[in-house]
Amino acid sequence: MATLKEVAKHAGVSITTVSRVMNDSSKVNPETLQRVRRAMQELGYQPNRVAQRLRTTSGQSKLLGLIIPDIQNQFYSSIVRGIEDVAYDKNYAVILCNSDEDPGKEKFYLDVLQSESVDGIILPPIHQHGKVVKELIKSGMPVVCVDRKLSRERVDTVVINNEKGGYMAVEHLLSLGHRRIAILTSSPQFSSFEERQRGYEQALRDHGLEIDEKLIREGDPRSSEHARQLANELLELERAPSAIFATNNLMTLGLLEAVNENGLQIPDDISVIGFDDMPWARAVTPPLTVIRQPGYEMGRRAAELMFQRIADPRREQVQIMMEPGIVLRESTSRWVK
Amino acid sequence: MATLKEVAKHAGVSITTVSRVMNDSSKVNPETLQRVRRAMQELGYQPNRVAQRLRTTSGQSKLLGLIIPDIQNQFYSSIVRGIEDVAYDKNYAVILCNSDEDPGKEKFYLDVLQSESVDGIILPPIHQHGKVVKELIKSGMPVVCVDRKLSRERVDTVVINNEKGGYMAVEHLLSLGHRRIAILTSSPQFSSFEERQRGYEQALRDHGLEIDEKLIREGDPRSSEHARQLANELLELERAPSAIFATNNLMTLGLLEAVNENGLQIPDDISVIGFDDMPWARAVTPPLTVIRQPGYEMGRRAAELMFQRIADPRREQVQIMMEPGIVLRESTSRWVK
DNA sequence: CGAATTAATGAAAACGTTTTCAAAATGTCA
DNA sequence: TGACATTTTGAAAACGTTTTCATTAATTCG
Repeated sequence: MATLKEVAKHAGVSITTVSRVMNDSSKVNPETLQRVRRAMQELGYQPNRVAQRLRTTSGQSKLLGLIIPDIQNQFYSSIVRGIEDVAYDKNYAVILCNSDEDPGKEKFYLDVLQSESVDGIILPPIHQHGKVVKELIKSGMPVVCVDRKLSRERVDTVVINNEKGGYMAVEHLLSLGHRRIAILTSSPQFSSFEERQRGYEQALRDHGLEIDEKLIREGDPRSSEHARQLANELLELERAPSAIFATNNLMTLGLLEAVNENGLQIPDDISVIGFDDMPWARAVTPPLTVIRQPGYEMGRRAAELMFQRIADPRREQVQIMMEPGIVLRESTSRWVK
Repeated sequence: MATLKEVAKHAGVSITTVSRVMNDSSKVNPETLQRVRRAMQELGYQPNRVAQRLRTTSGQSKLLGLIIPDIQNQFYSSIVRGIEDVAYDKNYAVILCNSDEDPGKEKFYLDVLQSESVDGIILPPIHQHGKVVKELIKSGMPVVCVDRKLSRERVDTVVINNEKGGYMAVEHLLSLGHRRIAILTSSPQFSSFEERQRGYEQALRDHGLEIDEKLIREGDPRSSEHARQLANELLELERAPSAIFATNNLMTLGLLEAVNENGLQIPDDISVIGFDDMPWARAVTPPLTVIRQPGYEMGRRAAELMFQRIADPRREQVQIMMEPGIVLRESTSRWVK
């Protein structure tokens, strides 16, 4: 690859001038500008991003870091895609990291990304109280949280109203006459699941029902297999639920399998409501009622926030809370027993 | 972040010595080694990858480039995850790029990745005859093709036997008595689709059936929506097919929707076989018969090939062809009319 | 017309590493 | 003991940029 030096030689100017042409061409004579531009053309010059990044202090590295639990979770693929599209428009590239919800890996990648001098890091924090990320922010690295919050920390954040999402799901089931409603959720260390569960409980309480701990199951959010087991336990309860709310797309999948295994019919024997409107949700039979969250759009907003912060490191932090929607399909129906 | 210089000062040695401790500690006195190690500990030293990459010629940048059509296609998420897992073990990070099957974007990202001095690039080429990628290989950049081949080029490649996959799908349908079998495929510019279609045609010919062009529909492989339209056209044919073979997971989804829309029952009214065994394939009703390809494993193998090539740039290129499998479920059944 | 701006350019330092080369200290051997 | 090999260390160059500072040429102004 051609370097500044070669271009300079080819155009008969100093590298300083060539550099100026790249950055602030206002300060260079139109004629030399011409000449340099041509030389760049002829040599097919591409600036070396590594050298650029080494030289410039910050905010010009053209690289973003992104740490997600698992790219195989389609919800995160959507977020990633949203981020990547915005980054592409800004001529940025994205380093993708999978943490597997493992704080060790999260820390590892955080270090890598810092040592890569990325301009900023976007992530759903594994622990809403985790101090590694908080320290990172203190150190001045631009950080945007997406999907999950970081508690008690001033940081740009894009989430949906998870509590409302949980509330909507349960309220819908209640309105159909269900009274024993189970939830497949996950550890409260994740702000999203904690909030969805809170919505679930609030809806029950608001309708004068009490919380039955037996109907609340916490699973590994990455594993539909684990969800399947938990769902099986629920279905085998002596007083089994008439409806189950699964709080993310993988758990929904596990739930669906468990229902199939037990030979139950949706929605006649049991109603099912999921979280995340995945492409397959309307291809399954019966099509699934779900709480929808706009993953792609969340990714876009997060990236936009990031670029705003890079442009102005001291601007006030903002919290964007997007609205969940409920998509009524056929996996939920009236309960009369 | 602490630098070599600071560590050197703190340990009372030169930066050369510290650098040696990092790389080839054999050549440094055990006592100084101790001292330097401690200094690194105390300052929490992390080498600056950017500086490392700028300095070292090649093969040490600890960065891999990855260009895929779209991370939202779950098949590619699996590949990406396989690659990332291997990279993680080697202390490598991955830059992820989405090309949208757009040669312009592919070219753009290829340039970016070169200018980032990545150690190698893994991708399914958009055009099996495309010259951009071929030139890249000529230039000495380590390249591994995954999922799709680059025709007439000596390059490390990991694919499945797509022709066999197509053949298996159709043979299965034939064995069930189907005679009018349609295929939802895509442009032959993609080696994978061209081969799957070839397998489809071969199977028909081997059973003395002739190819009916009306039953072959080429769609945009990224769009289940487009596949849905094409599937609708097929279903509305005066002599409609009794079975449809969809050659990737997104097209399968579109096909499923079209069947639903037309009020047809799978497999009684029509048999459906898909490509790619996605997590939802066994959660849908009825569970889907599919040709399975091991995406995650393909990603791993591709990454392994890449690291072998980085270690030894002149080793002979290898082509890995993995075996597709058929997963019999309930979306295909005997046809007797 | 001479002084003072302004415009256009380049030399050199810096970013944080690795690597080459040389120097100093130590050990070995006849 | 002296020549030579080995071990241990550091100074300085290099990677490809950006940026500071200085220099020269051209322009403006009183």
